[in-house]
Amino acid sequence: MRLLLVEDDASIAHELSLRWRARGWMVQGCFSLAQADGAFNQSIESGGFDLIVLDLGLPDGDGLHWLERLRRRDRLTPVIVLTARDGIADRVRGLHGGADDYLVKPFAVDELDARIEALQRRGQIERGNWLHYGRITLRGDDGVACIDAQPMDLPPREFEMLALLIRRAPRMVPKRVLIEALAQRNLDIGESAVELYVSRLRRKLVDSGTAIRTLRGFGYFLVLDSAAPDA
Amino acid sequence: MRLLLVEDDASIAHELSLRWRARGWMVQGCFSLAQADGAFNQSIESGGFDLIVLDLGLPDGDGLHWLERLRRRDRLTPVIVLTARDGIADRVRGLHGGADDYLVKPFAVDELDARIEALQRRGQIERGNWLHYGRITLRGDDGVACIDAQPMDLPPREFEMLALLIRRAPRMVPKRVLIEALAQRNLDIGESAVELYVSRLRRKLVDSGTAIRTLRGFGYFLVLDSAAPDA
DNA sequence: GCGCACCTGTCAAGGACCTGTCAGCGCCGT
DNA sequence: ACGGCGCTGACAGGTCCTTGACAGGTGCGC
Repeated sequence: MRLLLVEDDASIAHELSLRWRARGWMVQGCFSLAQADGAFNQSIESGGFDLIVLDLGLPDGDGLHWLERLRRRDRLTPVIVLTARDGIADRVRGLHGGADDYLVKPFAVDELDARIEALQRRGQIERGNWLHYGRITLRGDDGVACIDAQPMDLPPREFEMLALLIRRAPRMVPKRVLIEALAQRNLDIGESAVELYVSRLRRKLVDSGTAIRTLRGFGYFLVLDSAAPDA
Repeated sequence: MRLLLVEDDASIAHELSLRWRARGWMVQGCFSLAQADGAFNQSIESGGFDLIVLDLGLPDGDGLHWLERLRRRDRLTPVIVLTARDGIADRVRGLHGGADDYLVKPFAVDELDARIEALQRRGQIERGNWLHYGRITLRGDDGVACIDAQPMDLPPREFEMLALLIRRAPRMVPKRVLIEALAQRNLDIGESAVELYVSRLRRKLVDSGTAIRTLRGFGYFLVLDSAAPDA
């Protein structure tokens, strides 16, 4: 993980950097908004940062202004604001200004870590290598799918479709989305191809505790068999 | 926006519900985990909730266990934990357990709102293309119709007709307009088709708090049940 | 290079559900 | 009370989903 830490209190910056580097993260520290600007711009070519931790009280300006400017260019990178301004109005302003989280000093490092992980978890849903749903596991790295520990035979297309359904579970996935996912290489396939793969998946998911339901005219979605009661 | 509020303190639940409903959000309140389970399961077919606000101290169990169980089936829906447990270890446990945010009671409602909006912003939840009338919600994007959070089974034509009535509510929609709307594909249908769909809709709208009234010789219009009988 | 096994997608038959006509009845306004 | 409009059950035809059978393609081992 690549992390940008904008914090002018040297002792806090030092402590956090050490801690996060020990965890294997790449941490870039900045003591001013000017430095942060430079670091951010430089990072763009290499894919940007995964998260920004931002102190608001910096020597060369208001961190909140900087954040609002940042948000005009980059809406994606999660930002945690870390500050001594603890009024409700301050918090609201920070969150409205584009922060994803707002933590007041003095703070517990463990809580900051947990909040960072919560934000990362949300971001990683899309690129995580392993997907779980009920008793099903899809391993993106070696393309193996299992029910409990029992491997099941899923060809690439079926694997891809099931992954799509799981990522958005239990929400509906429109049929068009599924078609486009299948058609990445082969440019024209009919709707019946999707229906066919759903049919094949269903057969393999019998006794898996998971079912694919149809929303006539729109798409499909996953549910657990116990969808009525949950013991 | 559809929001599930799991909170057993009636006064807090009431205050938040009022506030959010005034904003046009659909709020479903639950006082126990059992109720929350039921509401969640029912909501799946209608696309699920956009956000869950979860109190941890509930009469029938630990909210954190419930959250962990939920996360096995749905990792997408954002969850804000709202609790009196203010220890650092509690916060870390909550965030690790699958919460996206953790707010300690007593809290400022403005801050809760700002945090909800921050999560919504990140989730990019689209609620354009939605129609509301009374307790009815129509989602144009997945073609699902609900009374509160209870999905109702509306085939495309009935959905379309109800959408038309809602868009013009509480004004009268001439029968001729309804015919033309239904006839977009099939070029000649009789008046009785409209009457038939009104009939089918009425049956499904019993207990929805909304009724379809007839203006003999002209058309139809929607009213809320509490509305005055005749003018 | 050849054959085999497997993956991929089309076609078509069968079924579930949606759509709209008809007809009989009831209700409303005159 | 009467005529007409609206309401709703039954039914036929259509649309979409499901699934078996099959053909073309790809990659692998021999």
